[in-house]
Formats: sequence, structure tokens, C-alpha cells
Amino acid sequence: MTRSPTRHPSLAQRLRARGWRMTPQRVAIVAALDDARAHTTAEQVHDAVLRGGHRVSLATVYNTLSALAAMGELREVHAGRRSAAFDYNVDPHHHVVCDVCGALADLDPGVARGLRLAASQSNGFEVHGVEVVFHGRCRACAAR
Amino acid sequence: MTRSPTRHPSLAQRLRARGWRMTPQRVAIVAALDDARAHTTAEQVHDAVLRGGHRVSLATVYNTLSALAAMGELREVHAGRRSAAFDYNVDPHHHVVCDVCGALADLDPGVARGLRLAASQSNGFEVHGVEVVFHGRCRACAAR
DNA sequence: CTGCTTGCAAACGGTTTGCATTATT
DNA sequence: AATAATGCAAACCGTTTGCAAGCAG
Repeated sequence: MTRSPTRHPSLAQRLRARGWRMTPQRVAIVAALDDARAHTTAEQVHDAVLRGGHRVSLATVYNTLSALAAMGELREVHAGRRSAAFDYNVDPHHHVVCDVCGALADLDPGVARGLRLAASQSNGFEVHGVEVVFHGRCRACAAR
Repeated sequence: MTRSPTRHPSLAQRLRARGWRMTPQRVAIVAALDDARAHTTAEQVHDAVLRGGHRVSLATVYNTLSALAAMGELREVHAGRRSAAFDYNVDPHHHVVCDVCGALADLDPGVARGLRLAASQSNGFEVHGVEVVFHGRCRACAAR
């Protein structure tokens, strides 16, 4: 089969290809992200790394996640007043966030399809992205 | 002309009607809000009050704006990582925010009309509100 | 006179940074 | 060896809070 040798399927490989030094800390952080494959905060990633038996400072987790977000390997989501979430899924989609417990869930990607165009016509604004966050109560919190 | 005596057109009057003690600090804050009639941060309101020759602590501004938001007289908007904005316009509408200078502008209220229903069908989620924030660069920042 | 409101200053929580040390390439 | 990444602790910034003093109703 013909496969371009410059394609790197895993996150770790893509980072290596970008010239990233793959320190044990970065390996552990990337492993935690691959394992979760979901919205995670810096603290959650840090906890997961520690639980895995590795010692990484929270500052390094923050720096690493921010760098990954800056290069488009993660998407940073600021939902409400709580801490930032880093989304493993970088495809365009939106979220619902629970006002009570802060839970973050995905919304159908078909929703809000025509919105981007509409925004670009607003005040000569140059649109880079859209953050659509519905807030309310998740099923669990609404039940009690 | 027939006008109900229980209707209070001004913000100050509505607050009085709710039993709020109209201290000089609150009068000054409300005056600043009425004057701006726009998105303002706590700091901006504080500055405006000081410029008007009144002495109000920043803590009081924060407490007052939060209370007004809690009673629906302002809408709190969290756009991106910057500080919260308090929106004088509480009617449903959305925003565009500049990644460079943080400027916040309104978006056509017709946009995103069907979104709320869609969200309410997501995971049994009970929707209280929607924050739709487009980000990118405003005309001024895109020009330089 | 009652108790809500204020101001201060300190605490707070998430995040970033300066700098000396360490480790990858 | 050269250079990039780490850890620590302190700084940071927006926001909140505890408590004594003040003032509106």
C-alpha cells in the first residue's frame, strides 16, 4: 500500500516530527491525553500523570497543554467561569456545560452550521473560531 | 394617560422597588451603567465612578454588578480568558470578541435562533442559557 | 435603632513566569 | 556541547470574603 512516510498517526509521533524533544514528562502527558480522549483540565491531566507513577510539575502540564493548543493538537475551551478545558477533539463542535457540577459534554456538530458565515458579516469581523456554550443543568444534577 | 403605578422604567427605580438601599455608591454605579449602556467590566465601571468624583471600592463594584446580574438586570458574559463583562442589554443576543484587543461586540439577534431547542435535546440537558462567542480579530486589529 | 452595605486588606484559585538546574538531541 | 525543557516558588490577575465601621430606611 502506498502511504506517505511523512504522515504520523499518533500524537507522540506528530510531536516528534515537529522536532519536539520527547522528555519523559511529555510522554506521560501525551499518554494521559491519549488515554482520556476527552475534555480534561490541567489538574486532571496532572493527577492522571501522578497516578501513573510519574513526577511532573503542574507548571509543565500547563505549558505543555498550552503549546499543544497553540499548534492545534488540542482545543482550549473556556466554558463559564471555571478553569479551562483542553479538548482532545479538535473538530468543530460545541458544548453544553452544567451550572451545578461544571460537567462538559459535546453537542451535535450539525448544530450551528450557518453561524460562522453570519458572524463574518458582523462589523467587518475576521472570524477565527466559534465557542458555543449552552449552560444549564445536566441530567444528573437536574434529578436531585 | 393610563400607566400602571407599579412600573418603574429606570434601573434605579426598579432597584428601589425591590427594596434596595440606594446608597451613594449604588447610585454612582447605576449612573455609570446608564451612561455606558454597553458591555463593561468591573474595572471599567469602577474607573467611570472614580472619574465622576465618587469614591467606591472595587469590591463594592464587583458585589453590586454580581447582584444585578443575579437579579437579571445585567447579563454576565464570559468571553475567552479575559475578565467578565456585564452587559446592559439582557435581551438574548450573542457576541464577537477580538483575540487581540479583547473588544466585545454584539451579533445579530436573529442568528442562532434554532440552537436552544437543539441543545435541550442533548443528553437530557436542561438549558438555562446560551453563550455564543465568535472570536477572531476586529476590523481595527485586522488592519494593522 | 436595626441590619444591610461598605471598605479594607487579606485570601483565593487558576495560570504564568524567572531562573537555575537537568536532560534531549 | 548546544539548546530546549523542567521544577520550584513566587508573582500574577481577576475576583471573593471576613470583619469592623458606617449609614439608609
